Amino acid sequence: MAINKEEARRAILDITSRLLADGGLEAVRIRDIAKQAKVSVGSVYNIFGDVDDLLRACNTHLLDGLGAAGSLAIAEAQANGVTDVRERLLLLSRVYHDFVDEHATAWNAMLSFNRAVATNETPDWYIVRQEMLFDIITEVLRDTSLAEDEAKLNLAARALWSSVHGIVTNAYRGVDDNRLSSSTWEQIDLLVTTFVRGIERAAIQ
Amino acid sequence: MAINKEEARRAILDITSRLLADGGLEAVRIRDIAKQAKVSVGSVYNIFGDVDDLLRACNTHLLDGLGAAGSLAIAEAQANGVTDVRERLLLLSRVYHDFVDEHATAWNAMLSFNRAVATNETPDWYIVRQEMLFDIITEVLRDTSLAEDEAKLNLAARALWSSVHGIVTNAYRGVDDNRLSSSTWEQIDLLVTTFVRGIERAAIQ
DNA sequence: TCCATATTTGAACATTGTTCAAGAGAAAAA
DNA sequence: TTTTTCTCTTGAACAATGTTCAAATATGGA
Repeated sequence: MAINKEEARRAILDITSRLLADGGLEAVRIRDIAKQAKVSVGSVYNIFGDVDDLLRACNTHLLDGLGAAGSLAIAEAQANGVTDVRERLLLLSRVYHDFVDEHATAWNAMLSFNRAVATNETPDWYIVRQEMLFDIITEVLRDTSLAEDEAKLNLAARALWSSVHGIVTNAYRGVDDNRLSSSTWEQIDLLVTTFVRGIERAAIQ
Repeated sequence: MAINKEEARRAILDITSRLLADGGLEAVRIRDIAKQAKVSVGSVYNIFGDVDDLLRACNTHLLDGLGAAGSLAIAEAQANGVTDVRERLLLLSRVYHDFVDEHATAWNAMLSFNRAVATNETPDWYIVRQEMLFDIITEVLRDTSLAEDEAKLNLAARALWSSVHGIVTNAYRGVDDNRLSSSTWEQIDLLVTTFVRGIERAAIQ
């Protein structure tokens, strides 16, 4: 038994996150979690009302990690005097790509969970954090001709970021282990580069 | 009991597809399927070895519907003398968008299933049909400067199509019912238009 | 120390996918 | 026609899971 509720909560979260990272959604079993956390099944239900709540907490933590990595990267780039739009977008895409690659199984589980739980509604915690990522992109795109039209700026940020997401999402081809396929980054590079060119061309016209 | 095995198979498939369309993955319960098909649980297992096999069959059928819609649209466009690359890409994207919108719940279930079943491997039946979609895009892009480099052509087709997929996938915001949000198409339009511009600009340089 | 309140426990329940021995039915053989 | 053999069907039984809740335990104050 853990010393107090907060410790138990932390232990359960850590164990569940590790289970998710190792075996995905199917590896998350309340009895196993309770046993490993040296806590009874009932206590897990006392601390988290639900296995879904528990997964939500883990996924929130995972997404926060991605957000932090993105913010850090963009701050560093600014400190280093990087101003090129394409370069910054590629940097953010790289952060995303590498993060998903590193946390492939847990990431997969999160997406699966989001689709499975509420078929008709994307969860709030996910939307909030996705908006943060959109905001980072929006700020970068503000240094282009798109800045003139706020609505279009937002639209472009969403389109671009969802596109990177789509490429990464489609890239699971576990030829050997479950990492991203090698052409994934090439696709992202091509997309971002072409997209930026397209924006510039639109500005010229 | 159905007259013969083939009829039973068809009945089970139809019922399962309807359950998927109405309630998603969670609505698929062997006992319910068996009861509705007037067949025993064991027979379902005799015809399909597994509930996963059953879902695979339904998803294959669903994807084939998308493929057929895409092929039909592009053939019609050709018959009508449409040659503009952007126009054809938008047409295909529209087909994709509308198809997902119409089959939102089943589509969601398919993606969820793909992620849940084999964490580290995208199923073959899905890859095969996705390749067909990639091929359609590839043929359209062949009428651009990309045709000079086959590898880059394929890369671009994949990048573009995965991007459209990403935008659509990110677009579930069941504000009212579970249809795509209104900005989804605007995003797709922006992406495709900008992408085509980017290609043209690359050709000019 | 004793009581009241909060927390923890884990056996019991409900719901699923899956199996398989027994039975039913059809086709072939006698 | 009767018997035999083979295939297919049935659904009760099993295992694994999420969830509940009455009882036990721990905690903190008077």
